Amino acid sequence: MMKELGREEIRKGPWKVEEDEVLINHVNKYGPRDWSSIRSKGLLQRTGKSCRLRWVNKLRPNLKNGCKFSLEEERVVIELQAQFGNKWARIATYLPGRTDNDVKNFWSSRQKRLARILPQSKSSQQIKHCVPVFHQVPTLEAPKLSCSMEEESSSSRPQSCSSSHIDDTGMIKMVSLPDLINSNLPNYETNLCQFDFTPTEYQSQIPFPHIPQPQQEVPLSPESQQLVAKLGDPNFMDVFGHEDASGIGLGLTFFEQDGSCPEQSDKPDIFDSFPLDVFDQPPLDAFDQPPLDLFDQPDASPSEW
DNA sequence: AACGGCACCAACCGCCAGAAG
DNA sequence: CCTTCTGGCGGTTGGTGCCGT
Repeated sequence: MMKELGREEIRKGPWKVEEDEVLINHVNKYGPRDWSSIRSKGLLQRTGKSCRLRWVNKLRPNLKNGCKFSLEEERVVIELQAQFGNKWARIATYLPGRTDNDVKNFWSSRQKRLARILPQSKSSQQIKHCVPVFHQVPTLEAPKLSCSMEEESSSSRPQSCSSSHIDDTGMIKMVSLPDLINSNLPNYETNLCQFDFTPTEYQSQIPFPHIPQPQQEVPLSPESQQLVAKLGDPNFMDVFGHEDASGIGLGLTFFEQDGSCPEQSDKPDIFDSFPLDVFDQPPLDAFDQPPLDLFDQPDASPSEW
């Protein structure tokens, strides 16, 4: 996969181990910057953009390569997507070891799945004004999803998962996925649309859930560990390793204590609980501004980690 | 065993904003 | 200012492996 660009040949496609080593070496020496110089120096026949992407998505330390999203992570993605929209890089800031690409892939694959599960969903156009319930999805302090960790370990039935809907009194109720699919709640969508929404009220009534801040100490992926060890620079991690964005943990831990990924198995996906179309909604203006203290931390883009 | 559908992932593309000249 | 370059980001695509039929 070579491409002519003037006299230079630009390499594309999968990265070789040797290329990774060259790239890591460069970052080791100069830091995660000057990507275009990698090519101009003749180190790699890759564009600067390609080098940066490779570093950010695969080579930088502390990535959770090969780990499926935990339920907590899924929850955070849902919450933050509700608030920020498709700002994957920003969302990834709150998920230690995850890249914007990871989040993006995760979200789009769930979208596809939901599209299959709920083909009868209303068009986005039709439910444009039904945003409120979309924002209730993040309210995970409210009634707990029935698919708790404990239940999952004993039963991996996605059917046990539930979602929220608005009942006649305007209260949020949990709805099982089969109910949704089987249309046992004929007024489900109608009720969604009738919910009288005022952002201020909503904000005061439904607290924004605890979003975990990126952790400071995140274990290296085996791949990175191997390469770093190979390069043998003891200061490597000191320079680039422990700056996962703002770095103040708020209590949720995405890693097991031994640094491994949490067991993934085939836990039901809480995403499965929501109607497809609700995910198409843009964030409300009222939520464009992060709630209060949430973003006091300096804005760190994933590429700065 | 073969096939098709699906999920997941890596990487590219295009657009945009900011910096530098 | 204007232009060019570079990096960042979101959207999209193509490859691969798994799983059910």
